[in-house]
Amino acid sequence: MTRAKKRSDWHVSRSLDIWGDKWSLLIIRDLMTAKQCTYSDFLKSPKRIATNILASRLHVLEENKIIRKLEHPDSKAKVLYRLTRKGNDLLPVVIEINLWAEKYFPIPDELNL
Amino acid sequence: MTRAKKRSDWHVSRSLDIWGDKWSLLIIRDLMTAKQCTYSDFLKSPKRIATNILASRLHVLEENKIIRKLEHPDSKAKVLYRLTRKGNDLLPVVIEINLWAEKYFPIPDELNL
DNA sequence: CTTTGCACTTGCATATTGCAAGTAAATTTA
DNA sequence: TAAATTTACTTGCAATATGCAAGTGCAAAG
Repeated sequence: MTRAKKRSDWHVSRSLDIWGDKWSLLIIRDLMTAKQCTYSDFLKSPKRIATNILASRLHVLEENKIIRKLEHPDSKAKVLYRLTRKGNDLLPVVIEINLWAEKYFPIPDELNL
Repeated sequence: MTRAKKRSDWHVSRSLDIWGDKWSLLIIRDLMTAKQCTYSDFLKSPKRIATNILASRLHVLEENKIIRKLEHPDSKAKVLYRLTRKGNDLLPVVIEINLWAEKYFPIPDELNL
């Protein structure tokens, strides 16, 4: 195995350790278009994530500095989540996933998207 | 939610349904540098995957036409796995993951990669 | 000062992953 | 050519992660 392959192996697997689960990338993707979300905004997302899982994923993403919490201007009861620079830099990954999916999964008409 | 966001949502989540688990993308990444692998080659990979999980992931990836099986020229006992066009087209995704990881996870010296 | 909304937590069921051992067919070795 | 080994898996069970429903505590609104 080449040095380059080993490095790539390590990089990919380090990345997946953080956001390579069933939900994290969807959370990140949500934040990319929405700029910022509250906890309950995530729960309203079409792919329904369980609230305990959401909490645990947000926690891991925050620990890894991919997202951060902000005070909500309207209320202390609300929390805003936003991508950090590091999180935003995942945009090219999400874009490439979209391009791939667009090519290989034509959206059925009846979904009306 | 905009139409564009919904489409992207759907695309990302359809993609992750197939290869968004803990192992699939590592398998795919292996095949990208190796061109082709046998079952036991995967098992020798530095990130140790359990053999039953490997079998089940390979099965799902094959069903989804991301990889395919080929006869091994040397022996009927061996099987070669290779990426399809569809699988190969995931290369940009893997590249972007690498670029991101390179930026944010400097490899510790002691790993010697 | 009571009710509602928001961001979680808790307890338990179900699903997914991990480990160790086993199997069957093909090949190699004695 | 019979026995040992290699190869690609499968099987059974333990550990971990996810899913669901209900609950908690603080903030704000009525």
